[in-house]
Parts: sequence; C-alpha cells; structure tokens
Amino acid sequence: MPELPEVETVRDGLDRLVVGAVVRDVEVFRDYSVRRHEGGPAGFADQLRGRRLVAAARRGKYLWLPLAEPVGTGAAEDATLLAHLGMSGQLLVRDPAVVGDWSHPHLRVRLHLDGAPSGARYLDFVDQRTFGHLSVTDLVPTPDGAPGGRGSELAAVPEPVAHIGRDLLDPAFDATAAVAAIRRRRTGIKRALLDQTLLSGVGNIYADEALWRARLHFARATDRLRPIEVRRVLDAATQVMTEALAQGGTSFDDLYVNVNGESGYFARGLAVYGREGEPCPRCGTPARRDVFTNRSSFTCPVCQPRPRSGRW
DNA sequence: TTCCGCACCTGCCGGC
DNA sequence: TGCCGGCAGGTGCGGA
Repeated sequence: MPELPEVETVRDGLDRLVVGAVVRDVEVFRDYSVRRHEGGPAGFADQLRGRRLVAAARRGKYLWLPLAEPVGTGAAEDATLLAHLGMSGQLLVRDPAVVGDWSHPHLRVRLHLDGAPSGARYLDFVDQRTFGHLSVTDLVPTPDGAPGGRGSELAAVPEPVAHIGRDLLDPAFDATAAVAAIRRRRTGIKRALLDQTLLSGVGNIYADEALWRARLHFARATDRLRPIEVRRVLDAATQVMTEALAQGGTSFDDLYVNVNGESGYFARGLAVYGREGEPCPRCGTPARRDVFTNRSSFTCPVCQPRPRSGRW
C-alpha cells in the first residue's frame, strides 16, 4: 500500500522523468478516478491540455505537479495536478517506443506528454481498487510561509491538502508541536498516528512498525503517554520510513510499484506487520494480530503489553 | 469540538 | 466448478 516512502519514491521518479513535459492530451477511462475534480472528466482534461508540469511535490501521501503555460517558462501558476494513490494507485511513466502498445486492465487515466526529459510519452494512472484519485486544483499559501512540501520551493499547497499536517520527513515538521498535539487528544496512539491532520504520511504498516520499535501498544491512551514516549514513537516512525525509502518502499504484491513498474524491497525489513504467529525479532514471542478500527494491527504481546484501560 | 464508525471500491482467496 | 463472503485499507462524511 502506498504510504509516505512509496509516494516519495514515485515523486522522485516523476521529478526525474516527466517534469518539464507538456500535456498534449488527456484520456479519462474511468470517471470515478477524477471524482474530486469539480469540472468532471471533461473539465479535468481541459484544464491539463497544453500545460507544462513544472515540479513534483509531496506532502504525506498527497502528490502534486504544479502547472504552468508551455510558453514563457516562468514560475508555476496557481494551479496543480493533484494525485492521491489510495490503496492501489500507480503513476507509471511509459514510452510506447519501448513498451509497445502498452495497456493495463486497471488503466484509469492517461496523460499524453511532449518534451519529457526521459522521452516518455505517457503518464498513466493505474488503480485496481479505485480509492485513488486525480484532480486539477488551486494552490493556496501555506500558513507558515515555508515550502508546501518536498520537491517544491513554493510556499503553497493544493487546496485539498491544506488541512493535513506536515509529514515526518518534511524539514519544516515541528516535532515538539506534534507531540503536544497528540497528547491533547483523547484517543489511542495508533489512531493519532493515522490522523493525517496531526501528522501526515503514516499508514497502517508504518504505524505498526513504529509502535513495535517504540515498544508501545496501539491502544495506549495519548493523554496518558509521557512526552518522551510520544517522541519515541515519532522518531521510530521517521527511522522506519527512512529505511523503507532507501529500499524503494514496501511491496507485498504488484499493487505498489515505482514509476517504472518496479517493486520495493522493504517488506522483508518489517518486524511485525503481516507476520502473525512469526517470532518477534527482539524476544521471539509469536506476533499477534488484532482487529482495530476495522483493520489489522500487529504487535508483540511481550514487547508491547496491552494497557489495562486502553482506547480501542 | 472531538471522536468514532462506516461507506466507498475491486480483486483475491478460502469455504461450501 | 461456481458462488458467496471476508478481507485488504486511506479518506471523508455523518452521527454521537
């Protein structure tokens, strides 16, 4: 599933392979994939045709490509192509001269490109489970005046991204403020980690891994955790996502690949996620799976003892 | 205001 | 062999 390291891997690929390209044409094969674009599929295509992709930026799991006119190649304008990969979305950079008449059963949107630095002609949005989406949206200023996200120098973010917090790999991320915000909540620590308004980019996989590294059970109440414990789990999340990024992200199957269609290798680096019954790498106790907020959570019952009065 | 549960969506897999 | 239900899970909305 694409979480922060996977989305950052895709962003880096787009930065190298398609930034500078002009969108010659747009094909929307599945209207639902542009459901968040206010003008519908036709408006989505109209707003992209003839525009130049001037950067590849990211905050948390949101990815965007600021747009400019093709002539007068100045700074980005006030609009951007915004993407969220959801559970299974992929952005694939394709050159038909290399891959032939490539298609995919889950191809939802295709951008035809001219002038990409890689020579690629297609930017394909492939999405099996269709939780992902694309839109063209306005850029709005960041409240703190710092760049909106990794890969962009603009102090602006897409309007739908304005409400989410900065992510742990963002140089402008304020860990002290995040610790305080989490402790003000009256919920479980995993719920807080997954709340994208507090901090962005952490999903189910890395939340479980960070909690295991920090030796905290997912149901520990945020308002009863000491600041140092919250800080410990944030540091662990930063560490595990940095390691995953170095290995191209986590791939369990072909639902996550980079822009070239290649898998990441971090799945083998996971300590507990998806390893029910397998020995904890620290103490050897079989990992446990619980259903928490309608999804699986994996813990070591010894390293991460369940609290007497936790918040499920 | 804050927190929580659920719907959205598709394909795979196991059970019958 | 075919059908059906469960499961995967990020996000946003509505209800408590």
